[in-house]
Amino acid sequence: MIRSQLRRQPLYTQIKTLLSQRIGEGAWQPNEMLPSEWELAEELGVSQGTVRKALTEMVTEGMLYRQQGKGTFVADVMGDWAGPGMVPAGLFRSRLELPAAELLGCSRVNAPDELAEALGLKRGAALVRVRQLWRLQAEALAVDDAYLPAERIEGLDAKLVRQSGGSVYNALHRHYAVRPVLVQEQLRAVPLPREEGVLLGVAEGVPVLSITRLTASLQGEPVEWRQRYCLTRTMAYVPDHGRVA
Amino acid sequence: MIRSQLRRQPLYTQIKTLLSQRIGEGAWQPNEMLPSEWELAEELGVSQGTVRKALTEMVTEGMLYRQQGKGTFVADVMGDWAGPGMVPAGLFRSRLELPAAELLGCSRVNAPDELAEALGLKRGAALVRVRQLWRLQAEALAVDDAYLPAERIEGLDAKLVRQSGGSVYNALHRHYAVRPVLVQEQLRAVPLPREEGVLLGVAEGVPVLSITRLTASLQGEPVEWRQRYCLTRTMAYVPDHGRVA
DNA sequence: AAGTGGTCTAGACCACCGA
DNA sequence: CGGTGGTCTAGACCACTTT
Repeated sequence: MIRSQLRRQPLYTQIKTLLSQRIGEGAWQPNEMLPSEWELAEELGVSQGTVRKALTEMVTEGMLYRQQGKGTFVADVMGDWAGPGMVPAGLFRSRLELPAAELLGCSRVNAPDELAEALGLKRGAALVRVRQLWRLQAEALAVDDAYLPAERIEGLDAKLVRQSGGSVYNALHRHYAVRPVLVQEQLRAVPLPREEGVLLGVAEGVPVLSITRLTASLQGEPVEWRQRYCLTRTMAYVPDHGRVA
Repeated sequence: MIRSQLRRQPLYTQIKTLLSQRIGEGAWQPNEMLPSEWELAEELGVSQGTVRKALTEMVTEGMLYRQQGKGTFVADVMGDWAGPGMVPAGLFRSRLELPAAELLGCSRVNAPDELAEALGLKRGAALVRVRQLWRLQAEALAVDDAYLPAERIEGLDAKLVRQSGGSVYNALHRHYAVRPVLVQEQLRAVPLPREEGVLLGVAEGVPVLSITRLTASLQGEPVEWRQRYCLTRTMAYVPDHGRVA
């Protein structure tokens, strides 16, 4: 029975919470089919329409997807790129291209104050830094530094990320039962730092897009802070505008 | 009766289309209340639940908003800034600040090829260029050049934009019955051009965020191409990430 | 044919708002 | 109090997919 909470929240909201928890616990893996709407309705003691409303909201939030005639499925975890992709600069109505990641390595660092603050950690807390290089058809496009609280993700290393297809978010999900959620992205134009210039094979100081991202678990606990430097000489970054029809 | 179309499309989709048309024609002004769900249901010969589904989708798309106990209202036209705002660089969980626009002027130009292409016009077609300066607490932040097809918006000038509170989109809505819809935004990091450097009071060549935007009418007809140069020395640009709960 | 999601209806009741 | 949106139910039928 799901009605225990005295209806402080609507039934369909309670159902969303319950299913999110189960998915977070790994009750169903990505691309695995959920029980049918009627089965869920019976199990939870509500009508099919109420289950449907809960599922519909979870679909629009990107947690589930539906296939008519087949069923409702758990969506893949968000990719490390986390945007729609890149597009040739100046051309609208052109197809979005998604870069591919190459894992450069993992290391342990102590959190600078600003970063500890953002992640809700003590000053100088231990972090794992994961460095990735993004390519678009062999051409180097961007470098990422992802910082994660070492305590929360004990044992995360290059081997484990590689096992997860080079994706930090995939590793978080498969090994630490965390489905990452994007909290906020901040974009700036900055001169390319020297170190990143070497990695990208580009002169220091050219204008690059700096993308800073904070990621949390479904429960709202910060799990990652990420810094990306993205070249935009020929390709432009396309943000994910919600309303697209 | 709305059932005329032989149900090729679901009823609620037809209702969305019908209401969008009526709003585009100015049947209800922004912040004006629509008929109640029951009244619409009776008028259209469908059940209240079907009307409700249509309205709910239009609310999530940002066309309408609801107030419990009061009614359903037409949303304001999108603002010229068109993003959530700016945030102090590096600080997450900080309040978003929305810049204010100052109208610099209007002029007529001929469309460069790339721009004519994006707007679906003939090469060299006449355009109206509207130039705006954005300020955040008196500090110059960004300059915009909005380009609109002169033929489509005959008579648009500085006076008319000023009458619309300095907003191009407001002018489009009030004088040309166009509710602008964002098609795509492209972001790049580029060196600040000389002319814009003068307007912003900043040295030529510093890295700035270049934001290129294509805007269309509800019917999908392109109505504006806009180029923004945005300083990001202390403040960062925050894209509108759909899923935010 | 059986099982799934997708649409639509009719009716009930609740929560909130304003007069 | 009446009017509005918000939730929930039960049942029907349709469209699509798989067996």
